[in-house]
Amino acid sequence: MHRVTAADRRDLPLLTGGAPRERADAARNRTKVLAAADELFRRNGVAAVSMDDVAAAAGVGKGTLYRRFGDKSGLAAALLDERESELQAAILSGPPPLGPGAPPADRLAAFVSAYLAYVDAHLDLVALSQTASPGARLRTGSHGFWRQHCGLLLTAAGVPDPDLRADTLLAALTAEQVRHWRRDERRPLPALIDAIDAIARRLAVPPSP
Amino acid sequence: MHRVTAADRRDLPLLTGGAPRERADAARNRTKVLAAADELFRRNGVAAVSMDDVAAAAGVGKGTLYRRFGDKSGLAAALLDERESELQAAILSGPPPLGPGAPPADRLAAFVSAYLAYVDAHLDLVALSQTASPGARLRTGSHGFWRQHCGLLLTAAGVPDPDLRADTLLAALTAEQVRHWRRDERRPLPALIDAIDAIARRLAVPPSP
DNA sequence: TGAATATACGGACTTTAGTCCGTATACGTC
DNA sequence: GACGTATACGGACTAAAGTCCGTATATTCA
Repeated sequence: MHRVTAADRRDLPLLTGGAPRERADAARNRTKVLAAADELFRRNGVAAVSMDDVAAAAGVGKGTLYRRFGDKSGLAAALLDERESELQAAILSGPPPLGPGAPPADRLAAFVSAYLAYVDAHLDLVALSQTASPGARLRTGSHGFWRQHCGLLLTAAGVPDPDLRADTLLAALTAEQVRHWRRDERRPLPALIDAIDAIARRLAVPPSP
Repeated sequence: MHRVTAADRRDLPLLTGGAPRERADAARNRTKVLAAADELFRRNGVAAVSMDDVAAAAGVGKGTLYRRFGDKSGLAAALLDERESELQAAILSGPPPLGPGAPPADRLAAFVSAYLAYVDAHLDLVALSQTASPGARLRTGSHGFWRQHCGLLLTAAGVPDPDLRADTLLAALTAEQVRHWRRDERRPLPALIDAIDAIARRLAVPPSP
């Protein structure tokens, strides 16, 4: 397991420091792979596409696929990168209550609602990114972001064990759990959002003195 | 995915109704497989043992292994069966607060603490039973039991969306999450128990009118 | 006890993830 | 533009999960 997120290895002159820049053929292949994977996933469904399929469709060797994306979950993460970034931007600098400015409990509720909607919108891809290898979810770069965000809000809210509460909330929002709620139990998304909103608010209530 | 729990197929005259009883050679093989798997898992660690290893050690064909246990997670579930049953018995008819008699919030807190200790005590095996195939955890027979128990307690506590709160609590206590807390973050079990106890109590608080 | 039949056995086979390494190519340098 | 080196390529290879089906055996019933 190599875990190379899309943000690594890319040519980011201002950020990569002394790291050697990505070779032109490598960049071209990364693009080809992402396009092919996106197309295949859309057409056949995530579950029905193997890594060989992706490699073949991209006109690239399997080794290239794995060198660039580490494993299957890394490929999924790379495809999700853009959508993820939008949510992250909204959190960091968008309007409240998702962005800065609202009280912690409101921001937390806004986050879990938005995150649930995000997971739901990309269920299979998120599932792939979280479950391709055991523990994949907790090692994702973006997971660190969501976790820190929740942790800081819960800290600001003054509750005990803010990090564990953050983990609890995110654990409830794994693709596996959301898929079960949505597909097996056929719960409508708005109902789920309301419920998870309420749960988040409960967990943000400081203990009475 | 066949999902045959250890409790199925076994010869339980009073419960199996019209189902045909298990053949003698089948029962013998089940025993041999469980013993071999237990031994191998103990000696080499769960991760290092393949299904071929188990089949070979049990002196049994691979087909037999899969017919009896469905898949790898089913084998793990069968090995956990006994320990699980103890906890289930304590819940159904043991002394309070785990057993009947205590207020719902206390029972819920007692349950999550006990369940966390159970998961921790058998981390790798529980992980295997939950993650061998995607969605395995939610399809486990015992998961239904834990879920119903939490759901009933939360209903009794008068909170909204008791089932979703039950799912949230159990999602926080997946082997994957517990392993992360215990092994990656090196959190001591008692601290985790205290924290999850508090979280459960928070989720059992009915909304103020 | 001796068919008849349902059930179980076992291992070859398929599929897929992920690794390895000899070969090829892009890039910096003269 | 040629050269040397670091980087990347690709596909054969390995390992492990899970399937399939022809064969064998337990059980039942006469």
